[in-house]
Amino acid sequence: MIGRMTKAITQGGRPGPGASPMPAVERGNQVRRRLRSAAVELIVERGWTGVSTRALAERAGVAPGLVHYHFPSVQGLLAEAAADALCAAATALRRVLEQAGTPQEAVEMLLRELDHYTGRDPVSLLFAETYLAATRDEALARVVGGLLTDFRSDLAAWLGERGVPDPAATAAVLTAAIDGILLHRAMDPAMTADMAAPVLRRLCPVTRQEEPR
Amino acid sequence: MIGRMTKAITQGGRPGPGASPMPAVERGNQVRRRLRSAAVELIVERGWTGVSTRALAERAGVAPGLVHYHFPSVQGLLAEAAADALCAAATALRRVLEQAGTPQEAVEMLLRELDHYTGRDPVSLLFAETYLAATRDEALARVVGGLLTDFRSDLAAWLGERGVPDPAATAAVLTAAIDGILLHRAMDPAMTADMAAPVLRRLCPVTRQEEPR
Amino acid sequence: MIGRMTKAITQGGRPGPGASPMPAVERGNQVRRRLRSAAVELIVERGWTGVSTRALAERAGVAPGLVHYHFPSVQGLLAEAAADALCAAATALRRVLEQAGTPQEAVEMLLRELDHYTGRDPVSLLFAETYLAATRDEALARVVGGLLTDFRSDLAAWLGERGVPDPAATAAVLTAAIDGILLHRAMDPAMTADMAAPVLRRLCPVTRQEEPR
Amino acid sequence: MIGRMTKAITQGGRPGPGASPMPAVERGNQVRRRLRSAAVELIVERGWTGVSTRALAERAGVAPGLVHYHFPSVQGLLAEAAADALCAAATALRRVLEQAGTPQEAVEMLLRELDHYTGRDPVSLLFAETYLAATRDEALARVVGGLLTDFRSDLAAWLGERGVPDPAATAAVLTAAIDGILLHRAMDPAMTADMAAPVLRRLCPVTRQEEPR
DNA sequence: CATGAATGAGTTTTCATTCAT
DNA sequence: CATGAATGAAAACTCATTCAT
Repeated sequence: MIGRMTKAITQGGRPGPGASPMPAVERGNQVRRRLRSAAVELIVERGWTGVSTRALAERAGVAPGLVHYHFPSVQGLLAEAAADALCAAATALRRVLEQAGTPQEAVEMLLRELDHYTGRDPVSLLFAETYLAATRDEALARVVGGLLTDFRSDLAAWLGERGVPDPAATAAVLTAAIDGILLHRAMDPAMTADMAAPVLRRLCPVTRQEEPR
Repeated sequence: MIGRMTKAITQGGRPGPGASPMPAVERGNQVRRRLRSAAVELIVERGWTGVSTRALAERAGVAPGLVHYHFPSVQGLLAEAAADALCAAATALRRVLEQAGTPQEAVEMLLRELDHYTGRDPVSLLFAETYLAATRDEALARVVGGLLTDFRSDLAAWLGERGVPDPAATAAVLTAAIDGILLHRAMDPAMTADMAAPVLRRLCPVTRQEEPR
Repeated sequence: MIGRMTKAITQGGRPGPGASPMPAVERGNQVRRRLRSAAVELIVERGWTGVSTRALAERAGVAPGLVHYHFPSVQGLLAEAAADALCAAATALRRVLEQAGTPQEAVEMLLRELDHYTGRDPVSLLFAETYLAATRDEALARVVGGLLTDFRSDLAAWLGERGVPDPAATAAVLTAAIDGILLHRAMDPAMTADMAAPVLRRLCPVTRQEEPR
Repeated sequence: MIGRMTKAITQGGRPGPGASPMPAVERGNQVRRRLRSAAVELIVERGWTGVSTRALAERAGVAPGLVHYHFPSVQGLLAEAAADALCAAATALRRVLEQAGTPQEAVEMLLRELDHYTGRDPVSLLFAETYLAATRDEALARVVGGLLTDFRSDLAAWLGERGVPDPAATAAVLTAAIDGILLHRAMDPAMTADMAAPVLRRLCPVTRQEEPR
């Protein structure tokens, strides 16, 4: 998803009449897309504050001037790209939830899903970097906070329907724990889903089985 | 602990014979100490990669040239300062553990201890920043990984002695969950110790009460 | 006179047959007019050398490419716009002159007219900016110099007819004094027409009353 | 006074022991001085908003990084340099005043003094540029406004002592007129002191001759 | 006539680091 | 041990202008 695309969109020579290789507006869209991808990659590689205009342009295979042509600032590009990626990750997790039967199974599947990302994977580091950046950027904090709250309330509803007590707090702690595990995994490869799942399941005791919707 | 010290150690004129306000070697130590304090503050405020030589010198109330006189590089200073601060935080948590009776109480006290740091507190952010920096700095990763492993194995032993099942994994998940909660709290003030404690206690079910040491 | 017009001339979709909201040539004229207005505004706000293509396009509510489509360069647009505006201002002052009876009254009315522009008004600053730009642009210098000379000789004739001695020098100094007062007013609000008029009237002693034309 | 100095202060080779060509702190002072001189020159040549860091460094014969090492910003350097130069000019005018006997003579001498500056001379353009820049810089406006007010009140006192009626307003208008004449002279070389003096003298009628101090 | 993507050199500013004193 | 001036590269960002559509 975050994979690196091939460089140099700009066609060197004249397009040639009748060829019409790409409408101008579409080229612009592609440039923006590639810059967002580059941003996500570089945030993970160098840290939020370590991403530079030049690195972005080079990684995206694009002229340096285009970064500020298409985005208001490097900060703005990073924020937009990170928000998009986080949103996509949240969507993926929601889909996992839909497929799970019991809360126990959900915890297992969520962890399993995140296990796809090996050790220092992009997604978990991107989460952490974005949280920290949000600490220093009010607008970003609102966006990320919104994503987080939305996911937590969805998760809380799902847990509540399945008889987990105190579903709101449980959802909050479960979400935080998952992010914490992702963070620690960067430091310690032993922190696997297999190790964490049994413990984490304890967070979801089932008091009485409600009717599944 | 991370509080800002008063500025300007340098006494204006020559010390004057007989006055001897501070031995030269002691001044050097103080400069190093203040630079480490400044480093911790600035990592939290600006992010690891956002800390500059000048900012360090200014915050420490010290001439800019001194940063590279006392430390090999800015990176080196940050790593040393962060390791020190993390070590101190781990020690504080260990002390909390000593005062707790039951695992349930320990979870409560750990959260309570961390609650002292409001929202965007230095310690939790410093943890996260350092974890992320360790991703990009092999030497730092070893140091921080060691701290983490040590604390986790101490916590695991403590939990095991008190009848918590699967103590190693429980300690790992509990530690990660606490870091995750600290991280999320920066985004969502509703994430309080009062809210998290009841849920987090579920991680420490007691099967049989062993003899306390 | 310099007031901002409403944005976005461009009609979104195709004009549609039979609708014909504006002939193409008329749209071009309007774009040029709006760019000139924007130029005058921005010269005053940012200073002559501080006006950029993008700012012009944005202020005029026009696509950036149009600036260089309709004008040879930014410099050219600024010069043309400033010359137009100065010409209009000179015409306004001439009209004031026509309505005045005596030189004393004329001084009073000229100042009064300029008093409409509060403090940092567009016109006086535009004058000064254009004078200074003319210092660095030979062609502009000729245009502005011509305007100035013309107005001064008209004023000289008018004063001469009314018995003011040394009318050429008087006109020159009077014009310069008025510009100087406008300039100083930006720095000092106390510099009002009420304060200046009595003193400035001394420049126009009347030796003998000629027959008014 | 504003004359260009020779380039390259930095001594290429090693200073050689015992030579001690210039203490470090003195070199810093000289760099600052040369940057201020360069600033005044370039404001006049290119206009306030047209002065660039590179041009300043090049004109001063100094490495580009030094501009922002010694001054907070280009704006800051320009403001400081302009304020200094204006202050010096005001001092020069005050000295002229001291040597004049009557108001008539003072007007003549002031104009004569300013005549030293040929046509597009640095001082008159610097005045105008600085006034306009003050329009866009609150801090600069306060500084320049203060200089102006001080000079005007000194002049008012001087005129009052010599029996000129309404001395405050007269001083204000006289100062403004002089600045206006300087401004116009850039456009029209015919605007000489010889031409302006007789007219400008009318601003200073003497009602009764007070005792000269 | 109009658009807006693109360019590459330009801008101001900050950087880590060195070094003479 | 300490200072602070100096450097040259690199940071973010803006520029006037061109051009394919």
